[in-house]
This record gives sequence, C-alpha cells and structure tokens, in this order.
Amino acid sequence: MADAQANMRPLPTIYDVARAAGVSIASVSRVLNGHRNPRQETRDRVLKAVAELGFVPDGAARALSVRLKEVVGVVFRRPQWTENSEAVFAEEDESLQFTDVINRGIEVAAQHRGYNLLVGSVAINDHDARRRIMTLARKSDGLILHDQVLEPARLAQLSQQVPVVTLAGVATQTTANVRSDSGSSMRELARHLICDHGYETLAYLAGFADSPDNIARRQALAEEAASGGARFIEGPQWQGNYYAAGGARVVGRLLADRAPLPRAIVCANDQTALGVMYVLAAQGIDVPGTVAVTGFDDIPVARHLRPQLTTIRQPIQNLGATAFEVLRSMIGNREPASRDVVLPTRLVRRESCGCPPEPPHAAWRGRDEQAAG
Amino acid sequence: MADAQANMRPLPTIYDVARAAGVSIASVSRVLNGHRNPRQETRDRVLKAVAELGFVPDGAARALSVRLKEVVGVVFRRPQWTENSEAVFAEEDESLQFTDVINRGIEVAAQHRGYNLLVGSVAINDHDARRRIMTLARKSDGLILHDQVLEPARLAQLSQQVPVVTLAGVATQTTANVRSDSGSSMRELARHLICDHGYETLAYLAGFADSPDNIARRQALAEEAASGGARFIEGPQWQGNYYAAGGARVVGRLLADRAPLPRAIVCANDQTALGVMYVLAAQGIDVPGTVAVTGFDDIPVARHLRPQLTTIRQPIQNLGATAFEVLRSMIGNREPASRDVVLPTRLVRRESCGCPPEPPHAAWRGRDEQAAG
DNA sequence: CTGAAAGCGCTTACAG
DNA sequence: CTGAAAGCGCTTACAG
Repeated sequence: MADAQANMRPLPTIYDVARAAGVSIASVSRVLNGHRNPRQETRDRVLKAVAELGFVPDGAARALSVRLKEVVGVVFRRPQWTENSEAVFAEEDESLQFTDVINRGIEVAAQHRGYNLLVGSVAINDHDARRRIMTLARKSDGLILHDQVLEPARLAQLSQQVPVVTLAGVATQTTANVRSDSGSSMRELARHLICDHGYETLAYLAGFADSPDNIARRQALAEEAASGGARFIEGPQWQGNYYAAGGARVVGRLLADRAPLPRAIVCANDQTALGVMYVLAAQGIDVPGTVAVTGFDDIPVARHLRPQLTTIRQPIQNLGATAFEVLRSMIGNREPASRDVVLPTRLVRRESCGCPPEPPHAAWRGRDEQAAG
Repeated sequence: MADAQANMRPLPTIYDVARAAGVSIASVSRVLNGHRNPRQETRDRVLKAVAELGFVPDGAARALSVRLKEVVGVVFRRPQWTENSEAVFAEEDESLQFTDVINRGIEVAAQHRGYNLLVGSVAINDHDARRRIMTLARKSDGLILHDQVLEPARLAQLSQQVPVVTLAGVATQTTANVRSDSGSSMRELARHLICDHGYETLAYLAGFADSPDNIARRQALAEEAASGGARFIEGPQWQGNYYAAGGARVVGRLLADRAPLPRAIVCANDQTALGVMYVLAAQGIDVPGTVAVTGFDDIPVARHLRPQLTTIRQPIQNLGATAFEVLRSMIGNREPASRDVVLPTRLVRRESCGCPPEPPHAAWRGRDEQAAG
C-alpha cells in the first residue's frame, strides 16, 4: 500500500565524503568548519569530494554535537473565531500584518547570522500552549514571543531554561523585551488632534487591557486630553482587541445604539482602525469630516485606505531585527547589553485625522521623504 | 568580558528523568512515546519525574535518532530594492501578503501534525541561494518552495534528495505542485468585463514572464477578449513583477507618456492592482469610471481599497495547508496521491470593475454569504 | 515488562 | 597535520 519508491537517493553523510576523499571524518569536519589545520592538499581533496557528492551536514547531528541549532523560535498568538465574529475580517486577521512584518524582520536578521526562523502559533485559550511552546523551544536556541502568548508566571519559568525575548511586553530579571516608544508620539498625536484640528472629544478604542502598549497609549492620550481641555472618552464599550473585528464591533454597537460619536476615534492600532473605517464607510459616515480616525503602527495597508490613515509609525521590521539581535546576544547563556530596548516612533499625518491629502508628487517620493518636509 | 551568568538552569535530559524515577532511560523513552509496554507503576513514576523536572526531549537528539525532525522548510523570494524602486511600496512588498497568508496556512496545517515551520528567504540574484536552501533542507524533513526561488535544473537536483513541493509552479517527475485554477475564473472575469460592462479594450498587466500562473492568466484573458470582440493589449510596457511597485511603474510611465489608457486594466495579481490604483488615485483618475482595475488573489486588503477591488479569489490559506499535506505524504520517501493538485477559484465582483458597491448589510455578513446572493 | 547497548551523524579534545 | 575515539541526547532492536 505504502508505495515506497527507491528513486530518492539518500543524502551523503560525512562518512561518504571521507571515503571519497580518502581521509578521516575528522579531517572533513575540520575543513568544512574552516579550521586552519588541514594542509592544502587534504583540503583540496575534501572540497572536491564535498562538491561532487553535494554534501551538506545534517542539521540535527550538528546541533546535537555543538549544542547550537542555529534556529530561533518565534511564537505568536493566532486569533480564534467564534460563531458571532465578523466573517468579513476573519482572513484578514489571519493575515496579521503587524506580526508578519515583525517576523520578516526577524528572519532577515537571522539569515545574516546563519540562523533560520522556526514559527509556531498558539490559539487563545490553547490549554496546550505551554507544551507547544516548550516543544518549539527544544527545536531552537531561544525564543521570541509576541504579545499575549504566555502568562507571566509561565514566562518566568520558561525563561529560566531558555533565552527569551518578548515583543511589546515588559522586561524581567530573566527576559529581555523589545518595544517601541508609545508615549511621546501619542502625545504628539493628541496635541495635533486638539490644537491643530480643534477636536474637543477624543475616544480611545483600546487594545488588550493588559498589554503594556495599550496602557501606555491610553495614558498618554488621557493626559494630553486633560491638559488640552478635550473630553476623553473610554470605557467598556470602547474595549477592542487589536483586531479589525474588534474595532468594527465597537463602532457597530455604538451606531446601533444611536449613541453620539466622538469627534475623533483614536485606535490602539491600525488593524482596529481598519475595522472602524470599514463600518463607518458602510454606514456612509464621513471620515474625517464627521469623525476622525487614527491608528498606531503604520502597517503597509495604512496608506491604501481612503482616506489614508493618520497613524504612528513604528519601525516594525526593525523591532523584529532588534529582537533577534538581543536574543542572539543571550544565546550562550550570556547577559544582554540591555534587557529593555525601546525604539523610536513617529507621527505620520495623512488624511483620516482631517489633514489635507498629500500632493501626488510627495506621495511618489515616499514616506521617508515626507518626514523631511 | 563575556559576562557569563550561571543562573540559567540547564534543561534536564532523559538521564535526569531516569535517575529521578529509578528506571532506565529506555523506559522513560517508552512511556513518553506512548508504547504500551511499560506497566502502570513504571509509567506513573516516570510521568511524575517528567512533570517535576519539566522534561521535554531535545529536538535535535530525537530527530537524529528517529530520522524525522518534524520540521517543514519553506522558502520564498524576498524582493530586493534598487536605487530607483519606489520607496512608497518598499515595506509593503516586504510584507508580501500573499506569501504570508500561504505561510500561515502551512503553519496551521503543520501544527496539527506536530510539525513546525522553518522559514527561509532568498533574495533575487542571490548566488548563494542554493546553499542557503540546502542548509534549510538539512534542518527539515522536506521543502515547500514558493514561486521563483530556484531554477528548474536546481530544483530537479534538489528534489532527488529531499521531498519538495512547489507552489504555483509546475509538477515534475520528482516534485509535486499545488496551484489554483487560473483559467476558468479569468475567463469569467473577462466575460464580465466585456459582456456585462461593455468594455472594449482590456490590458493585461503581467506578472513574472515565466510564471505558469502568469501565462495561464494572460492566455485565458487573451482568448476571451478575442472571442468577445474586445481589443487585448499587452507588451513590454505592460510587464509587471507581481509587486505593487511594478504596477505603479507601468501605469506611471503610461501616464508620463500621455499614452491612452485602456478601458480596463486586468492585473496579474492584487499587489499589482494596489500599485496601479495608488498611482491612478494620485493622478485623480477615476476608477472604475475612467478605467476599471481588477486583481487576482483576493488578499485581505482587497476590500479595504476604495473602490473595493474586484478580483479572483484564491483559497490562499488552503493553498498552504494543501501544500503541507502533500509534502507530508511524501516525507517517508513515499509517492504522493497526486503530483499536481489544483484548487478552485472564484470571481469576486466588487467595485473596481464598475459594479455597484455592495449594500452595507451584505458587507456585514461577509464575503462567503455574498457568493450565495 | 525492562535494561544494556548500539546507532543516528556530526564535532572536538586527545594522542601521535 | 591527522586519525581513533568519545560524546552530544535521544530511540529501538536485542536479550533476558
């Protein structure tokens, strides 16, 4: 039944190379690992055999021997869909752009160092998450954890056994953390909305309640609203979840209840803003004319929305690349230079806050140039 | 200098467990691997020790022993930016949504089977691509290759040594391929444009010239245009590259040359359409009033564009999941049920072709319901 | 049912 | 400079 075919030639081992070159496996290993011991002639014979056989060392064997896999594990939280979640956004959230761009950043940095990226996801309420993550850990040299994948107690435990860096979390005695500066740009955004546009009521559409980023963003906005004399709106009915569906649900309910809308909705992130704008558009409510909407992250889609999304730019790829470098610095059981690294952010004014569209030419030149202008 | 800290407790090995349980390592291994040999008492002692020590087997050691890593390698092509590429799209293309969603599909399917996803990317013209891919192969049990990562000759060679499935490529004697049906939906789209909307000139904004998908899409469009009596426009100046920047460049040049625009631009994929619509919007050209634009893939952003993008829906996640299952079926050096699996596609009429916007209520119910209506 | 031993494919002291 | 041997941490025939 199991239609075994013998036509796949087995991969050569170091023994095959040694035999072909007429040397010991130790010599093969030495030339392949760049030791300078082997003399030229030996080296040549080995290299020739390696080339002819197309030999590449088995990763598992090498890893077992040198105690280094050159693999970095990354785990993120995969949303889980319930009956009543909005199907419109299901696949979109599965795309998780923010996460994807970070992972891309990790991968690129890893590649430079000869590492590869081993990806795992856990579902929310995945009671098997712990084991799954541990399995991933045993297939890699260290772990990068996205937000919300492990509760603090578990995290503390895990990080005593393997190097761990978290993203958008908080640094601890045993873990490192990489995040971006939420506060200062959020303050700038608040001032822009209040002073430049004269908006008097600002609502905060929150992310996960216990996310440090969420707390910092809310806090900055609340403070600036207070000092700017604007009304700050928040509360249970403004509780989102960082996903488009969450933003859509919040605004959908508000509209259904015929509740008055604030002049501006400041979203915890771009995905949330996506959902908000989708619902507002469907209801024919003008953005930014009737209500302004802003995001946070500047994910790639942000500028394809109409109106283009005013948001706060995080160096997303860089977040990932930095996380990798920090992790790598911890891998030999060493102390990282810093356990809490924070990257700068920048306000990107586009149309959804009420600013005029950028002139075509500027758009052509791209976002980086805009900053200079 | 290297600030070695001894506070990370080493992970327990199977020897530690055996000692704690007072049994041999063979017994530990047996209970952990679900053999039914060990009697209850032995089993209990082992399980207790495992729990206390938090033992999880090392992946490399296990892989070496059972000759199975439970890791699937995935490689995709990472775009490389030249001086004159449009910076606006740089990060966006780095996000590569189509690829990301496929990878997500692979990951989810893999997770179900206890596999993890090992990701690697190669840059275009990466002359080290071969070695990089081989290294990835030696860290996994088989490879899934996205489009354009390896030339056919190399692919043939590689696939004799490790199980390989390609995505959107073509099946060979030694590789399997998973793709979606480009032809029938593209024909339907062409007819829709010609018959329902009465458009008389259709341009095809191409993807990579040697991509089978690109060829099939162009072909289907050309044939329907011919039989429908519409003018079919193509050529070197309509050569894109599947990225937003490519689409933007093509249309940007056309506009700069003051060349007449076709009534409809049929793009090889959604990312291309993204770039096209971005440039048209920047120039104040009405879509679909002046020129209609369509895509292919139905990536998550498609419905957030204004106008919403008419496109052909591929079951993107499913493509990934299927690729994984096919690969897994090949992993024990076995013959897959089929070496050429093709998944169905479906035309999704939204606004950019000239159709009216969907009523809000339908939008709420989501895309799957629309199909029924 | 259980343990001692061999073996998976590498790397690296250890001798020479 | 080079080879024989030990060891990395598992699994699984092989005996008992």
